[in-house]
Amino acid sequence: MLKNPVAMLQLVERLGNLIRAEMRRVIGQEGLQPVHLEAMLFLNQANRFSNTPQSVAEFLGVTKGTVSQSLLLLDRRGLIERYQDEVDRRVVRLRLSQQGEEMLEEMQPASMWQSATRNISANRIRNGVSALRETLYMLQNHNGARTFGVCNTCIYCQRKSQRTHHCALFAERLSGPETRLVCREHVPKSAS
Amino acid sequence: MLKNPVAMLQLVERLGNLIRAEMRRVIGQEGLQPVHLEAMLFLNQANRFSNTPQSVAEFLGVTKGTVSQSLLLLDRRGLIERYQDEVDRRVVRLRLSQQGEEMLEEMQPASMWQSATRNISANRIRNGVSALRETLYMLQNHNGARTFGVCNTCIYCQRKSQRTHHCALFAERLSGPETRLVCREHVPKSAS
DNA sequence: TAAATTAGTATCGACTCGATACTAATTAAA
DNA sequence: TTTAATTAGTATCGAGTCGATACTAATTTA
Repeated sequence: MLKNPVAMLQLVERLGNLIRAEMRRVIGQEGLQPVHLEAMLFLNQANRFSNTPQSVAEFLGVTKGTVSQSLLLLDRRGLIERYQDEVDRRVVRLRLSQQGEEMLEEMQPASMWQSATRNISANRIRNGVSALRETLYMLQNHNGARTFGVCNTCIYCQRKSQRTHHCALFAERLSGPETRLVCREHVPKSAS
Repeated sequence: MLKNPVAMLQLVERLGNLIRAEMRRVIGQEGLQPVHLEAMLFLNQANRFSNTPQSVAEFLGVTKGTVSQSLLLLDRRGLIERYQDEVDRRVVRLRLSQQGEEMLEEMQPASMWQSATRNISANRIRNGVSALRETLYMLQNHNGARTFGVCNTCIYCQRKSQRTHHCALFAERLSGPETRLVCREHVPKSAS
């Protein structure tokens, strides 16, 4: 059965293009591009080890020079804030501004998707999600890209107690909410 | 269970972005952009009712002005050929050139994907494909976009004999190979 | 202390993209 | 049948992406 994987590729490609076109339509009214929304969505999910221009570039798969320009634009528009790292004064830290968070809230890119998947059985969606997730990991692994997963799927994450977790890579304590954020150093347990 | 659909959206989005980045990497060496490859892939699949700039624009979700420029570039590069329609002399017909077909052949965007999905059970992939396909139809239906499917899933397609099919919309005979091409007037049977 | 590396910015040229304005061919209306 | 409206496509403009290259400044390594 060699045909189905290709069918899946084409479907993902087509859906991705439609999502992108829809993004452009929605966010174009604010004078932004799809990549700006992608960057903001990433910053909304990134943990404190991953909120830098470099991380954004790796996540989006563009060069640091390109991402630098996009981030400068977002800064000019007042959608993100940038501050210097305390320890290493080369690195710039990024966070969404109040205004940026509000814009993201308004967008709700998921709502249209929710209604589109309403009539699909939960079981098929679950299967689809697991197939896609596995494909994603394999694909990222294959071309040496980072996985950008959350802590509870990461080999470095150690549970200390009911509430506190510990990252063995950064050797730092993690709060509960923090473990649900995305990290550039993430290594999936299955691929260990 | 409201979380899984959102997870699926994010996975499709991420996979779409990775595919796009990979496309850029591969095709960038030819001095082309992702959208050029998308257009060529479409023309490679489009039937004789759908091989026009207008169709390409609708498929890609961009304006006709934008697509016109991209097609002019592909023409300059000798990757596509354009000829006038016999009946309506406003419309331009498009086809891949020999060189364009060869380039598409070399690319093989599917190979990497094949290896990434190798270890996933056929059943889960089948489930994933069906969930994605249904989502795609719903999504296209929802915002009035065309579905761009093949004949054997279209309400206008009538089987005449073992070999010949008939399109009730264009009132024309269709050969077997033609029924496996993509059409801009496609209306899925399920949504009739 | 000097050299190499790293994080980020600046600039350039080719291209996308929507918006607008245009041409030419076709179709609808008077 | 002449005129008006519609349709398919192109041309041009400005803002922005994007990779490549060259740069600055901070940090590490030798």
